[in-house]
Amino acid sequence: MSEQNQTSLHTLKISCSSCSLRELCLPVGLNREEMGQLDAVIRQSRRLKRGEYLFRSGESFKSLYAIRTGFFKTCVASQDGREQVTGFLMSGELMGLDGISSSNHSCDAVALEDSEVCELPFTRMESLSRDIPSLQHHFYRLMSREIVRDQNVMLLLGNMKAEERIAAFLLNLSQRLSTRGFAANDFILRMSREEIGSFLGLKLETVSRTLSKFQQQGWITVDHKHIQLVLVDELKNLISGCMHADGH
Amino acid sequence: MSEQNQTSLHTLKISCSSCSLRELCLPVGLNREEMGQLDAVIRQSRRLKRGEYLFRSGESFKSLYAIRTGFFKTCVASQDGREQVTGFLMSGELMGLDGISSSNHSCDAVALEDSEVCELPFTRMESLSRDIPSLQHHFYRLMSREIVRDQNVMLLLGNMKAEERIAAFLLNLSQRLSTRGFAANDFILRMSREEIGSFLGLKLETVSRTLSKFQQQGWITVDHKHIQLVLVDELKNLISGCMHADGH
DNA sequence: GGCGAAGCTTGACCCTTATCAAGGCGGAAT
DNA sequence: ATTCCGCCTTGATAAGGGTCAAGCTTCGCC
Repeated sequence: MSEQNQTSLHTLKISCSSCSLRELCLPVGLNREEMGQLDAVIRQSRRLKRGEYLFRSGESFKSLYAIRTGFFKTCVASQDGREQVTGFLMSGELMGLDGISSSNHSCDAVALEDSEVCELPFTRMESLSRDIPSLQHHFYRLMSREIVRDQNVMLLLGNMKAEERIAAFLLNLSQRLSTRGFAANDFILRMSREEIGSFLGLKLETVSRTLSKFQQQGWITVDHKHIQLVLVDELKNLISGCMHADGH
Repeated sequence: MSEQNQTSLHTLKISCSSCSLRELCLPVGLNREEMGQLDAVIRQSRRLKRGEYLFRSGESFKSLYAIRTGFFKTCVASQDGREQVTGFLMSGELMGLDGISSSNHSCDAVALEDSEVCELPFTRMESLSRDIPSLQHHFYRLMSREIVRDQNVMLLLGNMKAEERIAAFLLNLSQRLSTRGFAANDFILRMSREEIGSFLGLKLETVSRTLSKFQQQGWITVDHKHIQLVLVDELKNLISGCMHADGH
């Protein structure tokens, strides 16, 4: 129950009425009526193919999107075409929060595999959140959580060496996958070396070399996008000391 | 009017009833009654001396803080004592949003000069924002804005070279100071070289060297903490191309 | 099934920035 | 006014990661 609550406060598990009424909506203790209201607001889910854009920087902001299935990256582009990946997102996570501030999206969201999202029209969610205090609180927490996540990325980009970044990246993926019921130590990367590098502030060659090095040391196995974590403690050891004092 | 609105949506100009009733509260179009309600929630302002902590990472989160006067840094510390400055904040800006997600502050906030803040007890702001839709919307926008700001810092840390970072930093400071009615091209740095370096992912020596280089080129003058921007266009030139495509 | 493009690995080299070190300056406290 | 300490500058050196290049594998497309 407390464990359940813990994750429920941090992830947005949504089911669209049209998709699967069985799965619980926004697990923040809504009663039947409130769930009905929420259900009425959530739009039909949308499917995207690998490579497809969910939204682009500059487009007018209308909705948030919760990932039902699949995998996304968000990125900001600079004028000269350089791109910074700002996050990798998986099922249950929310995209588009950056768009609220200016009514325009400030980043791109791209599906890295065939995916399905629920659309949450923001103005309707906003007014609904006035009627449902726990929903409002949930949104504040979600946004705050995003801010904390970003701070931790800054810590990574500002302070950590290449090996530490890669280790932190692998462990973070592992942890989030296991939360979703997938194997923690055996997974397929959905993104390219270049995208990993962009996220971590490294070049793709450095990503490749570092993964090879970890493999040589027996800490992981690398078969293209198939990664296995063998000696997790060694990875954790590498980043102990450079992680946030509160431990994530 | 549109200019007025533009800034009003992005900054939180607060006056505490006890401090100065003249200055406008949260300029989001509140009527007299709403302003009264808000005023009742805002706690007496608190004064801090240079070096004093407003809150520390791990402390339980109760309130947001709006800066009335002064200058702050926020930073996260790693286990081994390394510190990453995550932001520099000046009057009208809001601190503590990171604390909402876990009910604990996830960073430190330190006054870099004698300062004064307004305390906004969060649960009371939260319930007030249910009664005042424009206030709720304002908070969503503020949080979103923080997310966008963080994304831009990631872009800086992930993609830019030392000179570009310093130039972006100086121009950002300049822009924010001029918004507040201070000189855009002649200001005093409130933070040390080390703190600048921490924020920008550089060592203090690199910060010092880069400032010296800019001075040699005649782009700026540096007299310890006193900075003058002489050839702003050269600085802008340096970062054109590596800035966000939307232009900040 | 074969072809081409994209993505990955690895090596060699070099550049940027970190590190180490020494000395100067200024401000705060006495 | 003086001293001490923190902060800053500058130089010399080193290392981490970027850049360039070549070759290989895989996957998607025809």
